[in-house]
Amino acid sequence: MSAGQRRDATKRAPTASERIVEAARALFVEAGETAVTMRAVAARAKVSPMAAYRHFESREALMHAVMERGHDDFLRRMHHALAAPGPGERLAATGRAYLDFALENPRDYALMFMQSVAGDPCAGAPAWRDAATFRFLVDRIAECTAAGLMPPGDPELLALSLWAHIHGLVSLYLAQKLALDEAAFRALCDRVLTLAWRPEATFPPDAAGIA
Amino acid sequence: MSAGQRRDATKRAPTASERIVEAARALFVEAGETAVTMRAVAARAKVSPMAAYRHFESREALMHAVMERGHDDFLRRMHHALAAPGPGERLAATGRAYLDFALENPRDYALMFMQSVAGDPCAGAPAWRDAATFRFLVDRIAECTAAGLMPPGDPELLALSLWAHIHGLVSLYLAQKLALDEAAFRALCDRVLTLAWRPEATFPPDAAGIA
DNA sequence: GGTTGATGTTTACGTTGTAAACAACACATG
DNA sequence: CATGTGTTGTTTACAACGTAAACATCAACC
Repeated sequence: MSAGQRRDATKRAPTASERIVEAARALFVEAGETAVTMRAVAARAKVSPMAAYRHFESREALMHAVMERGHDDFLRRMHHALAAPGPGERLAATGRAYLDFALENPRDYALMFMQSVAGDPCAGAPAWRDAATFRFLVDRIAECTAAGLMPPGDPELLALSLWAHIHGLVSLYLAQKLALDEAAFRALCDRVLTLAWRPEATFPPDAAGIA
Repeated sequence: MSAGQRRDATKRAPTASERIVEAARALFVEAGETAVTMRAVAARAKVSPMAAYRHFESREALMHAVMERGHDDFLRRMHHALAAPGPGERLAATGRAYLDFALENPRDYALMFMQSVAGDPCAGAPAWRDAATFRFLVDRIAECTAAGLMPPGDPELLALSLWAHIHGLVSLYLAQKLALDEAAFRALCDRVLTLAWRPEATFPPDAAGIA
């Protein structure tokens, strides 16, 4: 898994590391990235400013831990979609879970998916394409294809196309490029998502061309 | 040329403001947002550190000016697509111009379109939906619809859908979420864009559903 | 015991954004 | 002409930041 190793997070008192990440996350969610200063985090975690450096190499590493917690939450949320009865409903629920997470945790979403990277492309952390959440989406699509709910095609490519479409809408909305309030935005997304899990419409729209 | 300094009437010397934005832009493009410090900008513009504050209220305002220069360049680039002979070709060229700009100016693109905003949604600058570049895309699509190159539908909604799709791909690529090098990424985008300007394919893919 | 390593602290340094006070100069108005 | 008055530049100063360095505490193991 991630940074934390041996812990039964069920009942023990939180470790200093956990308190520090928790403090950073709280500050981040409440007031954004610039509010996450090492001093503020330390104060909130009730340690001295330099204590955080015993657990995280730098502020950047701490923010990375916050991001990973976001990904954990995100994946957990997606997995709720498995409760739906059929493949089509599961894909639909996955899309809804994606949207809900992004709108309820806009800063986390931005940290996880909208951070441009300074260095050359294909350098940083493992691409999300290989991550559990993307695999989950691919599985949902493959499931639909297998059930004959959508035209056959490389499920990875289909997932990428669908993901890009939804992420494009979400990230433009979060970057405030759309003159829409949340309700109008959800309505817009609903149309796209409805197409996404309604095989009788030509979905995935570009399946014929891409696959 | 003699010792006498020659003044080109058409091309006067840049003002201090212009030099400062130019310096900020250069630093930003070369080394990213963190490299754009007021002191570094001032040094590059050959003024004292505080001089920039006579022209920009804050560092944030200066970055905003850099962003606006990016939007100017972007719009100019898009307008080259008008040289193409027909509506279909113009829409295709518009998509290519979008992609080219993003890949050639990744930091500018991220500054312009991938910046999440702290405040509540629908608060900041005028939404891009109202901006000239989006209008341009809407016009290209309306043009195609009028020419019978694609099924009728609200061109604004169609443009939004197409924009989101492309922007989703681009921004995920720039955020390094895709395990693709630039060539592979371009190939992927080409398939989507081909569908976008090829009316005989079902484009825009979700036109029937959205419109 | 004593040594060691993990964890915490205090102190200090260099860099940042920017407020404040001051200087040079253009220019309109007496 | 002198005299404000506004624009543009400067120097100086300060608080907040990330973090290096040195030191303190304390449990675990020879």
